[in-house]
Amino acid sequence: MPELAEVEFFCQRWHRAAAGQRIVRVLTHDRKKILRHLELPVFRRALSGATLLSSATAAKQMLLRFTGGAWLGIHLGMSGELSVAPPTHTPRKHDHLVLVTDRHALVFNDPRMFGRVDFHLGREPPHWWTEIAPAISSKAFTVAAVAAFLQRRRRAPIKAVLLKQERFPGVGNWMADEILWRAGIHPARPAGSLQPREVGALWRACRRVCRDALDKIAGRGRTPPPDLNANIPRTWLFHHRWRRGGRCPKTGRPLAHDTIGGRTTCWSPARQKLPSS
DNA sequence: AGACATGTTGCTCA
DNA sequence: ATGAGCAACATGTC
Repeated sequence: MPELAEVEFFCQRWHRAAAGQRIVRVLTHDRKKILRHLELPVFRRALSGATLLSSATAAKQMLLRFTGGAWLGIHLGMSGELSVAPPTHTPRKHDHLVLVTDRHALVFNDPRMFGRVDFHLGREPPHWWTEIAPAISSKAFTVAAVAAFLQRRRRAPIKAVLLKQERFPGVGNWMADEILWRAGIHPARPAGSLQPREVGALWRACRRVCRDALDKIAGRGRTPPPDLNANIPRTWLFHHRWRRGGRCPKTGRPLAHDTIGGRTTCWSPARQKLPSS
């Protein structure tokens, strides 16, 4: 599930519950995969008794800062979720990490185990965090930067290029399709074939989809929706993309599906055309 | 039963 | 050296 806005949603969920609280217990489960980057004894010692100071997201990553210079990184992978349970919570099958405070248990659950937990000790945040590309909502995300990136990746389908975290941090499969759909660009178009006005449309669609997704899904600090996607409007491609026989909410025409850039892709042929066809 | 899944990485090949 | 494409990862669901 988790792309940009869903990651923000989960991050806020943990933070709202436990900011300023002390971790009294650290429960870990799987150690082979999700916790593979951790020195478990060091990790436990640093987090036990530490207080959660701040939480942030960038791209699909999360970074939580604790007292004592302890930094906890979380990537939700394909199926990861963060939830809040009573402090008596007994870890279920795929609860890989549970942080217990006096009032809550912070639970990281991930059945497919593509997620990851990172840990860093020090005054400064870890390198992998500071090296994340500037957010799509930032001033550094310019049309010129997008144009240059598309030129470098000119032979790849634009769909595949949108999934590159080094330029489109936080964009995942459904957001990439949503962006292309808004911009009216066929996902199989070679990135280098986009005309300047199309690059502009793509840039605007990136900003708009990210901003609106954060607003609808994460609530931007307001009371968050109980159900992740409950507030995504029916006018988005999102709600129609998976259903067989789904129709474009803009044109009412049938949607198309294919594998592009190695990923299942959905588009509206009525408004996203290939020049040759 | 088999296909498929909202992500990333590491490999091969050009 | 750089970029494109694909298998692999582990498990659950339709």
